[in-house]
Amino acid sequence: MRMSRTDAARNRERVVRTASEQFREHGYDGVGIAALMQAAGLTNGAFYKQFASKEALMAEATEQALAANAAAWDEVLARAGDDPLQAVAQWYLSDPHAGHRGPGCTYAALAAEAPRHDDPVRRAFDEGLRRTVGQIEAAAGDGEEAALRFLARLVGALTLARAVSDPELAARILSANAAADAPT
Amino acid sequence: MRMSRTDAARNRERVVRTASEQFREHGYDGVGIAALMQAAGLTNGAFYKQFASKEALMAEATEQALAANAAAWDEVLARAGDDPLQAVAQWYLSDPHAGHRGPGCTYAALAAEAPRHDDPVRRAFDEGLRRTVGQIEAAAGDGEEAALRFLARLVGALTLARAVSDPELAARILSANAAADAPT
DNA sequence: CAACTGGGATGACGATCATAATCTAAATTT
DNA sequence: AAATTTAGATTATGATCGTCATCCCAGTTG
Repeated sequence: MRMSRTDAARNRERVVRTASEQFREHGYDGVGIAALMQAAGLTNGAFYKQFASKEALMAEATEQALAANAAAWDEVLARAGDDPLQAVAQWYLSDPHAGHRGPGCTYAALAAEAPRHDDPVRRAFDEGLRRTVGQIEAAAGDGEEAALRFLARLVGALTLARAVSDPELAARILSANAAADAPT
Repeated sequence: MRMSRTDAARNRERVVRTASEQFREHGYDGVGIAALMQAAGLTNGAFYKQFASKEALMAEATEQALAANAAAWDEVLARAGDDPLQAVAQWYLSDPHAGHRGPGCTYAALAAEAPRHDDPVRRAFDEGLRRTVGQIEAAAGDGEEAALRFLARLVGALTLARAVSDPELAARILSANAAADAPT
């Protein structure tokens, strides 16, 4: 049955938000339209009334995920003391973040799959990355190159820590990288 | 028709090697048994005579991919001059490596998908990572923590550079991280 | 040489995939 | 109030998924 305009818009937004978490948790290929719609409390039939294709949803969901990540960074940075990068690193490389991929970092969860997808998805990463680098630059003031090194190290460390089977090895990866300004 | 023992073993090894490249290029979920067997010059029917499941092949292919990566690192390290980490970083973050995922780094290609899979796959990453860290330690002598930071930065940088749409941004990510011993 | 074995091809299994046509009923517009 | 529009449910499409039963025939073994 038909919904009101505002209800429909709310449903659409809920689908995007659900997708942004499901994709981060199971990968773009790991979640189908039917499962996704069900997780959002709807059925597959409603999908193509709201989105042109799965690829289009992937782009929107990635934007949404990166925006949520940026908000989380802002919150951590706002609470940080005199060493904001240290605060970000310790939060980013914490056990809770390593354990919960769905609400976590989009780079660590989906960036490796991005090159296999269309431009709208990859453009979302462009925009998100520029924003994240800007946040780091504003917090540290070391310039773009230093920000790109910092971010790369965090993303790589979280990805590797999540990949390994041995929890003790994962903990060493995280702790070795939790020092924000360590060399190499 | 039946093959000789040695032919069958060669076929099996070719499947693993093909899979190791196909998985790195298209992701574990992105390539099916039929397409994979065809790429190896066989048909789907031959698959389950050689492997217990796709997941079992994924584990073997990941081991094979990581072993090939380790050999490539050894080769680069052998050719390196007085700054081996610098040589590795420049090779690892080169345009050719960023452009060819299939024969490239397994961490950047598949580590993000590993947490969604069974223990044999993830154990392959344990073993591979310990070996890579050992290679870095032997080349640099800065200890495990420094090696883990170095590797995390390389993997993160390659992943992010591949994800973005803007080639100029990708180039900045690579060059900012190509300096082996830069701070943060 | 005869008996046996097993790797590969063919084809099919049910499940799931992305996509979409059809229908319904309520929201919107006239 | 009547006419129109449309979000969502239902159901169906052809393709592809991982897995496997069956058959065939050439290696291997006796």
